[in-house]
Amino acid sequence: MTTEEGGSLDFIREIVERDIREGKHEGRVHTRFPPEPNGYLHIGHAKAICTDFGIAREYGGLCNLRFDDTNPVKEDVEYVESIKQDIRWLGYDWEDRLYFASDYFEQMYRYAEELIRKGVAYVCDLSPEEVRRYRGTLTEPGKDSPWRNRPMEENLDLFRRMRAGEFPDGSRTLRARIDMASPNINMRDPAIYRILRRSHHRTGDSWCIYPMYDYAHCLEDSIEGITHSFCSIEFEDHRPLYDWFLDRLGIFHPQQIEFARLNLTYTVMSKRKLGMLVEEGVVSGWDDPRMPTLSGLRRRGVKPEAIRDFVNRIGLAKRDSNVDMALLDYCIRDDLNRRCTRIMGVLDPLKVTIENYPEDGTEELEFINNPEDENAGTRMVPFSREIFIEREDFQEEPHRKFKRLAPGREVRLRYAYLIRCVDVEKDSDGRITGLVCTYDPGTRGGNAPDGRKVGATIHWVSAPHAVVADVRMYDRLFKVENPLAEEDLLSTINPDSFRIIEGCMLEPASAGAGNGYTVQFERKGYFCKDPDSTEARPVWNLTASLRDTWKRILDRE
RNA sequence: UGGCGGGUCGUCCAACGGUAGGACAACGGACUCUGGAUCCGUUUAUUGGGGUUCGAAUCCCUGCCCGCCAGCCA
Repeated sequence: MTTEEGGSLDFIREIVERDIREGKHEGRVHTRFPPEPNGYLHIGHAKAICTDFGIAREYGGLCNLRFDDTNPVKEDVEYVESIKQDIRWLGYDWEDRLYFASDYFEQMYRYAEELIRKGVAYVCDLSPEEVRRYRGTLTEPGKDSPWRNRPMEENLDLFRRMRAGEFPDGSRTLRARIDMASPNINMRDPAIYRILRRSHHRTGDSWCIYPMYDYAHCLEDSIEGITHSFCSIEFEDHRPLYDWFLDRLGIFHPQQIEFARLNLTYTVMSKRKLGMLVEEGVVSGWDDPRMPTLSGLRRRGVKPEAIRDFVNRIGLAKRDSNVDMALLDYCIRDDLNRRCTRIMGVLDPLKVTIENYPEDGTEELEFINNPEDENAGTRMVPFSREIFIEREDFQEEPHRKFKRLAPGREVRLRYAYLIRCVDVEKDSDGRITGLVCTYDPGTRGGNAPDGRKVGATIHWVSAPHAVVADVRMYDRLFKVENPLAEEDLLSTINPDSFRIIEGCMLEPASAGAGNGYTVQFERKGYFCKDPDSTEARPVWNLTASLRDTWKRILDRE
C-alpha cells in the first residue's frame, strides 16, 4: 500500500520520491505538522500526523511540530500540552524542532513592510461589512477598494501606526494587492493583517495586529525550510495565494500538496461538533472512550500501533471518502489479539456449585497467558467448589444450535475440568439463581482421558477468589453511518452507546493491572483498566468486543 | 448557471494505453480447549454518451453527480 516493495505508492509519496530522484532541494525532505492550539487531536489528525511525520521518517527527512497560533481569540496554552502528548503517544518525535508561528511575528511584520514597499500590499480603511460588499460573489467580480491606490509611503506609515496601536480594532487591515476580479475569491485582495487587541498566549500584549493564515502559513513553511507542505483539500484554492506571497517576496518556496481528510462512519470529526457533544453532556469529556479523539481512543484501550496501521490501510488520495468504522475496529482487534494477556472475566455472573468437589477445596490450574505469543508464558488460576460462569452460557431449553451448557449437558471449563449440569436452582419468580454441576476429576486441565468431546469451552471465575469490578460497555456513538447528513445531530446519538455493568467477576490476576492496561476477557473482548478505578472497585472499559459468531447465527434466524 | 478539485466492488485504496487487483465488510467451508484467532473459497465495481487506438478505468470531447470557496477563522 505504501513503501513495501511491490506495493504501489500514494500520489504524495510519488511526488516526494520524484523530488528526491530529481534532486529538488538537494534531495531534502522536511515536513511539518501545524496544528492550531484550539482543541484536542482526533483520529483525523492522526492521518495528518502519520503523513507529515511518517513521510519524513520514511525518506530520512525531518518533521517539525509547529503551532499555528496566529489568532489569539481562539487559542490557548491548555491545548499545546495535550497536542504534544498525543503526538508523542502516537509514536512521533519532533526532537528540538518545536516552533510557534508567533515566534515569527517580527519577521512576518518585516516581510509585510517589504510587500508594501514593493507596491503589492496596502492599508485599507474599509469596515468588515464594506469589505464583504466589495468582495463580490461567486459569480460576480469584486470592486476595488477606494484605498487600493494609496501611495506606498502612506501605506508604510499607516501600517506602522497600526502596529503602534493608533487605530481601533477592525478599523483597518493590511491587504494584498492582487485582483478584485479574480474568479478565485481568495485572490480578491485578501487581508494580511488585522487589528486585534487580544492577549496572545505566548506574546502577551506585545502585538495588536495579527497576521492572517494565508499570509502566515507560507512564511512559516518558508522560514523553516519546509520542502513539502501537506494540508487538506479545502486549502487547494488557497495554494495560488500561498505561492503568490512567496513569489513576491522571492524567498524559499515549499510546495503545498493537498490530500483528503479522514471521515469515519458512525462518528463526526469536527472540533466544533465534538465540542458540542462534550458541552451537551452527551459524552463525559474529550477523552470519553466513545470519542474519536486520540485521548478518547487511548482511554478506550486502543494502542498507537493500531492507529498507525489503520492510517496505512486507508491510503492517501484526494477524493472524499467515508471510511468504514469496521476497518478501525479490525485494526484495533488485530493489534490487541497479538499483544493482550487473556484473563477470565464474567460479566453477567451465574453461580455454579460443583457438588462433588471437596467443600473447602482449592487448587491452582495453569493458564496460557496468550496463545498468540509463546513468550507470554503461563500463570496459575485458583479453582474451587463455587464458581461463576456467564449467564448466557447456560440455556435451560437450549436453542438447536446452542452448544454450551444445558441440563444434563457437559462442557469444558477452560483449562480446568469438564462439568455436567445436574440441577437448576430458581427463585420464587422462576428466575435461575444457580446451577448444580458435577465435575470429572479425571479431566483436570480440560481433557478427558477417554477422549470424549464436548460442544463448548466456557470461561469461569472461582467465586471466593473473584475480584468484583464495574465494566463499561461502549458502542458506536451514532446510530447512522453519516451523522452529518442528518438534520439534527443529537437525535442520531446511539442511546445504547454506553452501558455500565456492575458486579462483574474477574479472576484475581486482574487486580495486578495498572490503569491503561488492556487485556482480553476470554470470549468477550478486549478491556482496558480505567483511571476511574479505585482499590475497592476496579473499572474496565470495553475496547473492542470479540467477533461473535453466535450472535450472527441468532441474527440470521 | 464563477473558480478549484474529485467520481473504480457495500467501504477504502491500487492498476500511470495491454488479463481491473488488494484490504475491510458480507457469505460459505475447514480447523479449534476462546462460537476468538487462523486458513480456504464465493459474491460484487470502472458515472452516462461520443470519439482516438489493434487495444481505454487510463487520452480527447460532452453530459451527469459529489466536495470545497464569498471570515478582519485555520
